[in-house]
Amino acid sequence: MLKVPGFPDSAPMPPSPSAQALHSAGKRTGRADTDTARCLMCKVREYNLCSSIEDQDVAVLAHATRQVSLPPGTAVIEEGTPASAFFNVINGTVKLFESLPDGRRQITGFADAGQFVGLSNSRTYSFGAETVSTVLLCRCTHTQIENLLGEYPRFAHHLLSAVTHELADAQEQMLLLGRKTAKEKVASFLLDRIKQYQRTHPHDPDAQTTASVPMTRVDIADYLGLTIETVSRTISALRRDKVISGTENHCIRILSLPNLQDIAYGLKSI
Amino acid sequence: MLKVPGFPDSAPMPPSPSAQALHSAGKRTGRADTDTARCLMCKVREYNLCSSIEDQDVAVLAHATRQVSLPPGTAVIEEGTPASAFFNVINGTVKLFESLPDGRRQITGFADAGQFVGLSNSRTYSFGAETVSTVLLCRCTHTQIENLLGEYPRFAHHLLSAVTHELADAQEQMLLLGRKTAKEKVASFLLDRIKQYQRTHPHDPDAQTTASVPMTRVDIADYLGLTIETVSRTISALRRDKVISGTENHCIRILSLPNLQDIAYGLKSI
DNA sequence: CGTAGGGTTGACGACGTTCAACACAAGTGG
DNA sequence: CCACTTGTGTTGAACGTCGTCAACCCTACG
Repeated sequence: MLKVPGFPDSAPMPPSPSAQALHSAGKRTGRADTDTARCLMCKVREYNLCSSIEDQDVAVLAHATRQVSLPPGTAVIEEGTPASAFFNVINGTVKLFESLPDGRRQITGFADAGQFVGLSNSRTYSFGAETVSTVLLCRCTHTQIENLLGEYPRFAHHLLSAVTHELADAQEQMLLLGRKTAKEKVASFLLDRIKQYQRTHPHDPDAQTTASVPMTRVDIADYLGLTIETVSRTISALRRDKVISGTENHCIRILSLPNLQDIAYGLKSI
Repeated sequence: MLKVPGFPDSAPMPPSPSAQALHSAGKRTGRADTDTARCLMCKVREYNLCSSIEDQDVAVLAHATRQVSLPPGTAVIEEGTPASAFFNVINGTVKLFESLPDGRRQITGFADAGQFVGLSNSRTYSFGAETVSTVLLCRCTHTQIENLLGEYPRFAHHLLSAVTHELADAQEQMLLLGRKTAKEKVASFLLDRIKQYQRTHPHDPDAQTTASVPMTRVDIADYLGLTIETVSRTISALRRDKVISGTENHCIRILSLPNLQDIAYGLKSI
């Protein structure tokens, strides 16, 4: 990929946008003048694409966007529907996926706070997106995004950098899906979740040993190209081997990060 | 992903760049004034990123690039080396891959004529690239690409569109790797090769029934997350079932495109 | 109290891998 | 010119990882 300097590796993840659902469902917050304040005080302003719009121009951004709050399990984007909107995730986690006609599904990524979803090159979305937890989204039409791209070269640059980053993530995930064993897949996934936790909880002293796993076993399985039974068995095995602990399903403690890393990259023969 | 209008779906594929090898190996062609003509007459000019630079400005492009010809099996980019260059593929096919420490390898994509390789967001390349056939590349440093991005908004727009397109391809490949059977994987791969043949041979009357497969079974296996034996067996089975024919390994004739499509998307129970 | 959703565990089997032998073509050197 | 090697591909047999099917536990909820 192309190196896009000035915007190092703090960028978003996989793409995925919203549909009609977001017009009817979801409560909008903010309005008119107060919108500018909403953007300036946004929890993820400094971490996401919006940081490339200066404070003095933030009114433009505020005018172009609307916030929506969605409960867990809500469709944000339906596969194959017309592509019209773009979303920044302010809070919570969104899953992106592609499906086969018979219902088999592959989750291509999770977008956490600070990341975006909804880029599309074609008339329709080639993927679906659904909330994993309660999610706060910032919605923007593609038309508005295009205006921003034209007006603010830094914004275009930042977006290119972010998409390039996502592509690199996708390539690493292909390595996982095509060449890793079930144990290596689960270990890699937990490492990703630790990194994610560190990003969103930079001051938590336990960040080195905590993985936040808000998604269900079904989602993990669809993300790793496994079945729920294999995911469950593998996590149990990691617990038995004292690599991880924690009785709670959605918050896992890491007992040995080095071991987990060795497993993830196939260096552990066991 | 974001829709980037004005640059529909004619864009490149996966990324992958060049390294020091390209300075020592490979013969440069063109020089000084004649470079402009080289760019204007370039076989892929209208299909790739360069089309976003107007003819009148093509001297800039010519000045920024150098052509290199490489024999099959040459490393273009070594995983983990400093990311400094970007390549347009003018002729031939380049494979992009990621590896595990023990040598397991996943090919993340093939870049054919008109596509590019070498985008990177970080200091080093996270992937490797190697020629499949004899390849003619157009090399450009990242610094020069950045200059073009700054000078020509259309170029930036086009690149964003291309990377977005690659991301969509990557997501579809994740579905293949995580959820398809061996037979579905091979059928999907052949469909991609047919599309690729149609793109590069738009006037060939046999384009509906021809798949060009320049890569070896090893490469196909590493692309589909299978072993060479399984690839070989599956292709033999497709031949037995009269879905494809052809005794030659690198040029496959399609006997029934509908059947092949049904298999690729899991609609064929057989 | 009954039901539904999420998760765990066991028994069994299939799909794809591993191991191995073989075929064929191209290149190399005696 | 022919033996030998090397790279690529095919095919068979045995094995093993992971998927399938099923039973069960637990919590939440009406």
